[in-house]
This record gives sequence, structure tokens and C-alpha cells, in this order.
Amino acid sequence: MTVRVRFAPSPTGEPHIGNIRTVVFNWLFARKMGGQFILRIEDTDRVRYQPQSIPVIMEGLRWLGLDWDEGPSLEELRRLGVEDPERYAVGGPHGPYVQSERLALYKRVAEELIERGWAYRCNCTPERLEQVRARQRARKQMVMYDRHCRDLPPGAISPDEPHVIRLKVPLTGQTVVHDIIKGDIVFENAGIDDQVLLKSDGFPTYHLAVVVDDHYMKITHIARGDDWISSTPKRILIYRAMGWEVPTYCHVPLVLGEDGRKLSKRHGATSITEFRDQGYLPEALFNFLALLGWSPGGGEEREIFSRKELIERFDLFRVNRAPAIFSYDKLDWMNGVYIRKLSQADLLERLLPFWQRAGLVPDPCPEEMRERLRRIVPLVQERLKRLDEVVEWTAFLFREIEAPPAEKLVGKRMTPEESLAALRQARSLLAEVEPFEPEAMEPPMRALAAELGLKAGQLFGIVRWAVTGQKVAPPLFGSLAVLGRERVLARLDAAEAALLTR
RNA sequence: GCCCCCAUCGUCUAGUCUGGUCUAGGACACGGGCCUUUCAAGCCCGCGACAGGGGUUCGAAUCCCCUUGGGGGCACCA
Repeated sequence: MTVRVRFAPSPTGEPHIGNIRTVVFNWLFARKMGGQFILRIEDTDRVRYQPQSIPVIMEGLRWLGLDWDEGPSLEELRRLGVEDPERYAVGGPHGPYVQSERLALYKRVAEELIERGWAYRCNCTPERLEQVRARQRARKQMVMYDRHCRDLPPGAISPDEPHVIRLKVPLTGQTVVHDIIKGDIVFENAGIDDQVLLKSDGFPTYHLAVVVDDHYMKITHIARGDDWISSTPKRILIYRAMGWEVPTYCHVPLVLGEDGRKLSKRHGATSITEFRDQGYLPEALFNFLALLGWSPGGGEEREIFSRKELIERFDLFRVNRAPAIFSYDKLDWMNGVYIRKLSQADLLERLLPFWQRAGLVPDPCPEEMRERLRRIVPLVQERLKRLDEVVEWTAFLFREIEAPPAEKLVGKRMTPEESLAALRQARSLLAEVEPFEPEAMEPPMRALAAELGLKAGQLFGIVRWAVTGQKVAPPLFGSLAVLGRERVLARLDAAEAALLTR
């Protein structure tokens, strides 16, 4: 039997990185087992429905390299109003892959459940239900439906009047969830609510839709967050009632924020889009996510794995039982590792949009500008943890700077007069040196420092402040060369003036 | 309130199933040093954990029980 897993997002907003981590596990498992990974859109919540989030979800998956083998077809995406539907259309033999297109199927199953004695119609008003719950809360009882309509005679509620269909959960006995990560989990049926399966608007609830779709789409393994554990028995009951085979459950622990609480906005980036816009590389994020709650074991002490290596090593059964905290620090480190591994040409392409968005480089980028960028890349490559940092590292190379305050132009353990003299000497040296390249500049500049009785760092520090306007900057001579002699001399002159008028 | 899950350095984890090789290994972060034109990168060193208590056993991080702590769920949301 071939392994089939799915990601079934609800289009109610941007996918959360914790869910994406679970998607990574699903995808890895499918690829490892030579199975299929299916994308299904669960748009049964018409209240929270946000159609724009559908392409955002798909774009995020694409960006992270999580390709799906079956998913919404061209026609389905068109009907959803997705822009550029050709880009995401996949289709497949078990469609439609959008739940709002499968309503007749859910209704049929719900009616069959009634016929089989496993469900019943209920026309309790939301007001009454709220009263029941309030009373239960006040008495500190378990909050659940009081089964008011459960034993009404058949036909008491007409199929034509507004009503919902509820699951008729056995009053006694136990339901066991066999979970490959947690083991067997036993639930008393008496504690399971008579869940609504079909809403009065004709849409199914998640519990019905997910079972029906997983069954007809032949899903074999369900790996999802363990916040779903307590509702799993309801679904097992539906499988049994319909005589369907129950898939294998793998409840993976949640991803928490750095304060140990459920990861949310206040912890930092939580959606794929944000991670992309902050300059995380998809391959780094993928590597990091794969290792969040799972590790290859076997004495393996590496942390950096290619996509191929992760597929080879991945094992759903080895996923950790305890929840993991998302560490932005470690992700930053790993992203830096991946940035350093990039070829200069590749890094340039990835940096370009960040420069352009900051308005430092025009879009499209002219060829002579590209030539300059090629010389900048090696200056910053080993300093970046995130691509967006390139803007602050290199802005001084693109824009005019303000002359730094005089006190910054005084070298360590030097007087203003000594600094001024050093600046002038450096200026005349840099005015003459030929060619205006690091290899030609550095030796005479070092000689100059020695001549003035200065450490190289003292002299270079003054020039750095004068030319970059910053204490910290990319390597000095590489920066000077990129800037060009003319602008360097102008900035040195401005610095000299600042020092004189202090 | 009820139900469920979980528990190794601050964090991610190896080791747990198949007790001894664990005076518990690696990585991030942190502290120190080397290198060095700043910052990085790199290299070296250091700090740092089996939640607590009972068992079982010759022997427990590993098996069992209790306590504590953390997390999740209890909708005509997913």
C-alpha cells in the first residue's frame, strides 16, 4: 500500500509556522516512503473564510519547496477566484480538492449515518445551547450538549426545517486512539460530546468533512498537531459507523514560543511570508523546521542537512513526544551558515530584491550597477545572518552620508591634531594610489600607519568613520574600491572639514 | 471544573523501546582566548541538564507508581 498524507489548511489567514513544521514532517514522510502528498482546501468555515489566503498558502508551500502531488485543479482554482490559477493547478484522481465543492457528499454521508443509527437531527437554538453550557459551567460540570434531541421519535424534525445533524456517541464503553508517537490513548465514550456533523447552513463541520475526505482520498497516515488528540475519538467513531478503515494517527507536539506559550505574533515572525521578507533562505528554514521536534539520531551530530539527506533520514516514528520551542537565535545561525555556502552569483540574485525594496538599487537593475553589486557581495557574505541586513551593511555605498561628528574622527589614544594629520596623509596617499584597488591600497596605508607611529587599526578606524560614517562596516579597502576614488576623496575632505571646525 | 498529552543543559536535542559502555554526547545562545583594520567568519577553552519522591534491580536518565510543573482540548472554528 502506498503512503498517502495530506495538508488540509483552512483558508482563514496565513499559515502558521508551527503548522508548516508539521507540513514539513508530512512532506518528508511522503517523499521518504515514495508516497503522495496531497493538498486539500478546507473552506467549510464560511464566517472566517478569507479567499485571498488560498494563493498565499500555496505560494508559501512552493517557496519552501513543499510540492504537492494532488490538489485543486485549474477549474477549482478559477471558481475560487484565485489569480494566476495556472501557477498552482495540480488536480488529481480524487478531486475535487476543495471542500465547498463536495457538499453533496458530506450530506449523503450524514444522512446515511442517521439511517445507520449513528446520528440524529437536532433543532436546538444557539440560545438554548448557550444556556445549557452556562449552567454546566456554573455547576462546574463537563461542558457538552445535553442530548435534548437525541431520543426524539424519527420524523420529529423534518429534513426540510433548519437543523443540524449530530453524532450519536455511545453512552458507555471506550474508544482507543492508536497513535504511533504517543501510543494508545483511551477515552471514555461518556466524555465525548454529540458533535455537530452537518451545520444548518448545509456545510459539514471539520469532524465530518475530514473523515469523509480522508477516506475517499485514501489517506493512510494523519500527522498533525497534538491539539487534535482530544477530538480524534469522535472521528474514529465515524469511521467505525461507516465501516471504513481508520488511518494511522501520528500526533506531533506543538511548536511553542520562547516564553513556552503557543507560538504567536508577539514572538516574532510566524508566517512563511514574514520569514521570506526578513531574508531567511527557504533551504535554511526547511532544515531548521525539520529538526524542530525530530532528529536523525544514531549518534549523528551534524545539524546541516540538504533536502535529499533529510528525506533519506526522516522517520515519523522518531518524532519527539515533547513540545519544542522555536528558537529564532538558532534559526539565525543556521541561515548564516546557508548564506555563507551560497555562490556569490546566487547570493547576488537573492540580495537584489532586498536592495531594490530599500530603494538602493533600481528595478530592473542596470548592467553596470550589477557589476558593482558583484564586488559588494563578497564584502558582506560572511557577515549576514538574514538577507535584509544587507541594507544596513551597505547603504553607505549607495547614498551620500553625513560627515561624522568630529569626536568620532579622533583615533584611539590620539589627539585631534594627530588624527587630522593622519587623515590628510591618508587622503593624499589615496589620491595617488594606482590602481584604486584593495591590493594596491593596503600596503602603502600600512606603511603610512607605521610611519606615523600608529597601529594600523588606529589609522584605518579614522578612515572608516570618515568614509562610511559608521563604527562598524564591511572590510575597509574593498569598500573604498567599490565607492570609487572620487567619492572617497570627497568624504575624506568633508571629514577633514568636520575635524577643523569642531 | 472535566478530559488528554508531555517532562535530559536557558533553547533544540543524542541516549529511553532492547537497564550497566553516561563522572550524560552534540548544536544554538552565553563567558573567555587566539586570529584580526571595525564587525563578522574561523579555531580553542569554559559555563551548563537527567523536575522531586518512592519503588523494582547487583545496577535506572532508561522500567513502575505518586507528586509537582508545563502544554493542549472541552463551538452550528479548523
